[in-house]
Order: sequence, then structure tokens, then C-alpha cells
Amino acid sequence: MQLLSSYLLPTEREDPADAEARSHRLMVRSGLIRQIGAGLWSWMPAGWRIHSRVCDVIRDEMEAIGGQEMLMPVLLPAEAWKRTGRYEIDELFKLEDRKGAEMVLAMTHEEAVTSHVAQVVRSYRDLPLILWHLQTKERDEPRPRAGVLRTREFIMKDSYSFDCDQAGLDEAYEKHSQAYERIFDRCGLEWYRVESDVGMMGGSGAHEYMAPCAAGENEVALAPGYAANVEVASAQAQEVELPPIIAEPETVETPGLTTVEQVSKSLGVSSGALLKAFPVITDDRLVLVLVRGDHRVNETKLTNALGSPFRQATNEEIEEGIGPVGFIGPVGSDCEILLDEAATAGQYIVGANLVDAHLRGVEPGRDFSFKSVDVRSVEEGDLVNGHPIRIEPAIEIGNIFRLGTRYSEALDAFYLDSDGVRQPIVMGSYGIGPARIVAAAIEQLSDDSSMIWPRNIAPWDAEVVVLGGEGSDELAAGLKLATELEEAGLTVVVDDRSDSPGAKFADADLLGVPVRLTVGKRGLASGQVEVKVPWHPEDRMLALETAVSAVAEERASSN
RNA sequence: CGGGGCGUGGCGCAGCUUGGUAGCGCGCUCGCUUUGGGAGCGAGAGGUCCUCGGUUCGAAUCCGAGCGCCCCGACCA
Repeated sequence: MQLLSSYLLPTEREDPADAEARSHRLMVRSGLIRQIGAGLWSWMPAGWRIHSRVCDVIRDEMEAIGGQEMLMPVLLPAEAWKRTGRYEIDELFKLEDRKGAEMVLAMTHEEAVTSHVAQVVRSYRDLPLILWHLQTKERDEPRPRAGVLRTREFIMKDSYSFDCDQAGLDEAYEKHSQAYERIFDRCGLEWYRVESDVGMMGGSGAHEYMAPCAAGENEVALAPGYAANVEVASAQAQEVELPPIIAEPETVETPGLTTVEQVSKSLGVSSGALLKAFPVITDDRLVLVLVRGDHRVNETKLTNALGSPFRQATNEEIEEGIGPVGFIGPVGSDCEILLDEAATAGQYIVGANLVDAHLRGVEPGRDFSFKSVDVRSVEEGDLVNGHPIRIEPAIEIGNIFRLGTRYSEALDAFYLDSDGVRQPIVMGSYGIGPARIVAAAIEQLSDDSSMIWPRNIAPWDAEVVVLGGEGSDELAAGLKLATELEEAGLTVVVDDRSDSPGAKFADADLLGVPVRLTVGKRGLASGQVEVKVPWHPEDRMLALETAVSAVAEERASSN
């Protein structure tokens, strides 16, 4: 058993001044973590116990799907990163060793693991493989935030699957999907699996696991049977009332009115009756993107629709290629035009490409030609399968990617198939952030000054709070209880410090050990101990002799 | 990288406008008392006032430069 009198649990009475997110505040106050630099955190002993328990759950489930645990270095030669094209990433820490050799600090381990597999795997008989490790990742984040939610160094569980073909990858992907489901359930989280963008990892399909909570950095769009990161979400737009049809486009004076709001107000129409122009430069050409006036361009979806990165056009480029800034529109423009598909059939108001003028009655297709794309961000209330979506903030706690052959081809990870033909290995990559699971649990389950950990990730199973100092009957009885709890198979922490009862209760609330037994003079006089457990949240007085067996039995039969 | 804020004992803060040699609460140490929701009394310890430079008889305070940290945004597995 652990005695708190000899344990480093640096709790604080007051919130740290600079903490905003609840998990950040509570983790610092409860002595789980301490900061040592921007985005750099140490796990104090109790915090590390929690982190370790999360890792234990992960290890258990990774082994259950046949994953093989290994360990790769954080410090890596730059060579492989140059070959995969990821050496250019700004977040990648780069350094030289004393001989001047170029090194990097791993931000993930595709390069390392694929290099090994390239050397070792020769035949289809060597596949499939799932290799994984729990290892430190280093990322030069431009803005670390919210305690351990976004840090420059963190531990990640990353696994990598290697298969002969797409069918094999699908199988590995599905195995991970099921393992992740069990991991997040066992960690006691509310979570969603959402469709996600493939981002810098490249590849052909990906999902993210999202834990909804206020401190989340991501937004997810949710409807019955539907969940997607808003970066990629699609939904049916809400209807908008369009003005009456007119025979042909007509110029209207709009002196000085350059925003959607100004124009719609001045003309007495809803903002959705306008088309908003969003000129971008991609691959050195100018493209005019149009979305409904009440919608926003989604940069991820636009990047995917364009097939390459883009930037907003400068005012000079707009003036030269389209028209006066503030009044640009598609009619008469000879640049490529993308029209968001939420702008359905009808007539819209657009910029006239003349200073102080717009055109009304403009009909896409008749008055300008376009390519139809889905590039807007979904809005709360849009429909999926007839159901309105809601949008919630969430923490990304895990992700799974179908990588395909990007890394195997770049790093020569090929095998010979049964016909003796050389084939690229088909890869997947799968990450989980244990620290984010810890933070998400707090976000979802704590209030401002107390926590109750899910049983599978709690730092201890039971805490015995002794209300009595050195040499007291309470302490003797408390230690006896703790011993019996351990014999019943629980891990136990005992608050045997000489602080006042209030201070001990406050710390116990902060620490959040699920089962709490309080031994005080009052109960002791009648041979009783006070018991508080998550499955029976009201305080109960139980007889000293039966308390341990009662708690152990109840615990075994609750989830 | 843009915007905003902050750097003063371990923690939370005041002092800065108007320069005069650093203070409060909590915590810590010792003693006595106290023990069911952050105890009481008494006595103590602990600070390069982020750094460097400048102004001045004198700088926590004024000026300049730099560093660090937080928040919002951009970006991001």
C-alpha cells in the first residue's frame, strides 16, 4: 500500500493562474503533472500511475489483435525522412550530431518501422504484420496549449500494419477499429469514431476517435448514424429563400457595399441569396470559388477538391484576373469557377466586376459555367439522412489511417508475391495518445474540484482516509482495512498524514480514487467505517468487519 | 507567425501611475492546543523583484533591447 505521508503528491489549494481548460487546471491542482517549459510536462508519481494504467489497457488490446510490441528510437537519421518527403515539415525537430550528420527527432515512426520492414521482409510468407510501440514523439508545435492536450513532447501508442494487398489492409484496419473501440470503452470515455481528412500522412482513408468535451480543439458533426470531423463533413444545406426569377441579369447599384451582410441588407434579401466569391491561387492559376452567402469555405475540403494546396489570391491578383475587390463575381470572368453544390438551381446575387455594382438574377449554368464541388463547412442544423446535425468540440484521442504504399514505395519496402512478382507492401498506421485519454477523462468526468476516475485507469482502486494522527486508533484501524483491501485484490492508498480532515477530504476529491473509506472516531466508536463508491454514491456506514468484502463484491459485480 | 496579456519567496497576488532599499494570503519550520470538509495561538525561515544595458545620488518602479510563459487566431498527428 502507498502511504500519502511519504508520497510526492503536490496538490495546490488554488487554481494555477494560467490554466484555462478544466483538465489542465485539475491535473496541476491534483498534483498529477507539472510544467517545465512551453508544451513540456512532467508526470508526477500519481499522474504517471494513471498514464501507465491507460497504457496497460492499450497493451492488452493490442496484444489481443496480434500486435507485436517493440521499441524504436526517438533520435533518427534524417535520410529516410528526406526520402519520404517529410523532412520539410516545420514541426519536425532537426539537429546534427557531433560529426555533422543530419538527425531528426521522431514525430511519428513510419520512416523507422518501414525501414526495418524493408530490410527484413522479403516474401508474402512474412506478411501480414502488426508492429507497435509506446514511444515518445517530438513535435515543434507552434502553439502548445491546455496542459497535456497539445504538447511538444508526448508519448504515443503507434502501430503499423504491413499487408500484401488492400484486402489485407482492410482486415488490419478493422482489427484496429475494434481494438480502439474496446480501449476507449475500457478507459471509461464517451467517444465517437468520425471520418477524417488524411492530412500530411497521405493515404486513402482515415478515421479519428473523438472524445467530446469543452476543451476539444476539433469539431465533429453528429447526427444519428453519422459522425465526421467538420474538416470533411458533408450535409444537405438548409433551404434559403431566393428572390423571384427575372428574365436576365440586372445591374444594381451597391455603392460601397462590399460584404455579404451589407449587400443582403441593402437589397432586402437573405444572405443565402448571394454567392460569396473566394478567389484562390493553386498551382499558379487563379480559381474563383463560390459558396452561398450564408456559408463558409472549408479549407480542407477545398484543398481536397483542388487536389493541391492553395492560398488566397492577393488584391493585385484579383484586380488583374477578375475585377475590383469587393465586387467580383463569376459573370464575364474567364478564370476557372468552382460552385459549391449547396447553391442549388435558382438565381443569385453576385458581384458585377464593376465598382459599386452587383448583378441580380444570375443563374449558374446560364450566365456562367462552373464545376460543381462540395467545399463548404457544414452548419449546425444541416441535414444528414433527414436528421439535423449538431456540432460539438472534441479531443482527438486516436486515429487510424489507410496509408497504402506511400511509405513502402519511398523506402523500398517490397515483397515477392506467390508468382515471384515484386510488390509494394500495403501499410496502415494507427495512433493513440494516452495523455489525451487522461485529459479527456477529466474533461468528461470531473467537476471544478473533484474527479472520479473510471476504475480501469484510476491511480489506485481504493483510498483509506484516516482521520487521526500518529498513534491513534483510527490510524491502526485504517492500516488494517488497507491491508485487507489489498488482500482482496485492490490497490490501496492511505492518507495517513496529520492534516485536518477538511484538507484530506479536499485532496481525496482532487485525486479521485473511486472507492473511499473514511475511518474516524465517530464510526470507530460503533465499529463502523464510512464508504463512498461510484456505484453507490451516497455515503454509507458499514461495519468494519464486513466493509472490505462488501466493497470487493460490489466492485466485481459493477461494470 | 499575427493579436492580446503576464513575469515580484513553493503557490495565488499587491506594490509600479508619482523612483527612496519589498509586502499580504496560503504553504513551509519549531512549540502548544486542535481532528468529520482546506484548524487556532505564538515564534521563525525563505526573494538575483525574468535577463542585460541605460537614466539617476538612488530603479521592482522610468527608458531600450532580449528571454520566458499564458490566452485568442493561423497552423497542426
